[in-house]
Amino acid sequence: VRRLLTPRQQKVLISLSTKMTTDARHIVYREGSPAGSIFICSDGALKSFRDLPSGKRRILTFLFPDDLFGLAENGRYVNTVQTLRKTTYYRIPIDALTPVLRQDPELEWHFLTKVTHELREAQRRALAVGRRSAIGRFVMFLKMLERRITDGSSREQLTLPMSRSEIADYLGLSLEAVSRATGQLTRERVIAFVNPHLVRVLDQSRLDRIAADL
Amino acid sequence: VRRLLTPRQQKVLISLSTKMTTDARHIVYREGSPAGSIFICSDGALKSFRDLPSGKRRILTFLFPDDLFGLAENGRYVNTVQTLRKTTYYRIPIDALTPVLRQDPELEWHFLTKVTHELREAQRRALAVGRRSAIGRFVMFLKMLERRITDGSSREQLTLPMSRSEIADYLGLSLEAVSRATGQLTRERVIAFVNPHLVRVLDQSRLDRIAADL
DNA sequence: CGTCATTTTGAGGTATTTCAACGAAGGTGG
DNA sequence: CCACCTTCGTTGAAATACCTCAAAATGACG
Repeated sequence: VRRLLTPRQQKVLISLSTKMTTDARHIVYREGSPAGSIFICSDGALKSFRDLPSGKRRILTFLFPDDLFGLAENGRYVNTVQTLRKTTYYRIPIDALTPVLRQDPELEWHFLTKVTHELREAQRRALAVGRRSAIGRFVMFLKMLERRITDGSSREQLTLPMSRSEIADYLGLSLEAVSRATGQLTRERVIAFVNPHLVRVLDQSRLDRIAADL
Repeated sequence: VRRLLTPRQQKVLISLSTKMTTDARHIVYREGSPAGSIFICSDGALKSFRDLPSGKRRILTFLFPDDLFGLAENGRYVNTVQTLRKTTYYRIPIDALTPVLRQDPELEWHFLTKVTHELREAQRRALAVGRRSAIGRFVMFLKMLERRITDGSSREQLTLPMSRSEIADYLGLSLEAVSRATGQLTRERVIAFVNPHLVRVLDQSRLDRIAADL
């Protein structure tokens, strides 16, 4: 978000917000609690999830730097957000933000753009999760990370800040299925794990092909 | 969208827009074509879809009255939109809309709210599609319709403007699986089909239970 | 270096997909 | 008005892929 803002807008936003840094596993807010603020991730990674009556947990989205989160529905947060590792984010009280937006259509436009991107990403995910094959789903997950992570590292190497089980909850698979998918992709030399949280893409074109043929 | 706008805002929006009415199966715009306008559904129903390299078609969302569609990505539409039946919608050129939004933060806020709702709906869908059971997916689909269709009819009877095969493409199932799911729900007296496009909910609580235990 | 959590691997059960054929509905033309 | 055709919907049977349960291996951390 901040990238395209004018210095003045940045200043206003920052003046409204509280910068917060927390360790991993910190819960930013819980599903159903009154929504008083919205948030922007500055550094780190978080997950947004919901626990279902059946006991299963579904992860709706992973959040990375520049992502906006905490948009309410009827004044309450619709899911729980928790940090995956040490994370810095800005907390902006809605009461303070709303009047500013009312005054600054440009700034509001940035928020609109941001939410539109989130919408696209959610649609992409629905597409990915609709696939039968576990490998196909996992590859789309990698593609999603490629798009969102811009940590300088050359896109050939990706950091996965989340566990296999969290990936499974995101993709609607069992964690065993995720493990078998990564195993097969590794055996076929498409990817290679430096360690469980660092993957190297060996055959980008093959990956693209698997992702494409939905 | 229009519901909450002031008369003046409605007037402005209408003055910018072209009201269009078309028969079923009319393509409003195609994936990848330059995006010059956004649209608001006024009456009827449409589908937004993408054809995948594999030949399969995935429906991203169904559109009903008051729904906004045609938000571009990099100046191009990201999917194809087609009417399911006789439909009326408003076409608003972006070039004309943008300056108005720049002047009217309130109006822009409505768009922001609208897109946020779309985002929620997309997330809900991703959740639904993540389910293993075909019956579970179909029930969530019915719930989605209940939320969106407000055609006075008492929520006990729902009109499905789309075909089984379109429902399948939306849920990520084969159309046979959809057919078997509806068949089973019918046999168990949870729903009843007056005709293939009109369903009556017989056991609302049972339906809720199936939908809940994701 | 030991303990706990995470990840991987194995075998059987179950649900959906696929392939195929049948039945029903709607539209068209004779 | 009926025959024909195309689309849509239903049903059956075998193949496939994931889920569950269970146990072993690896990695993380104090």
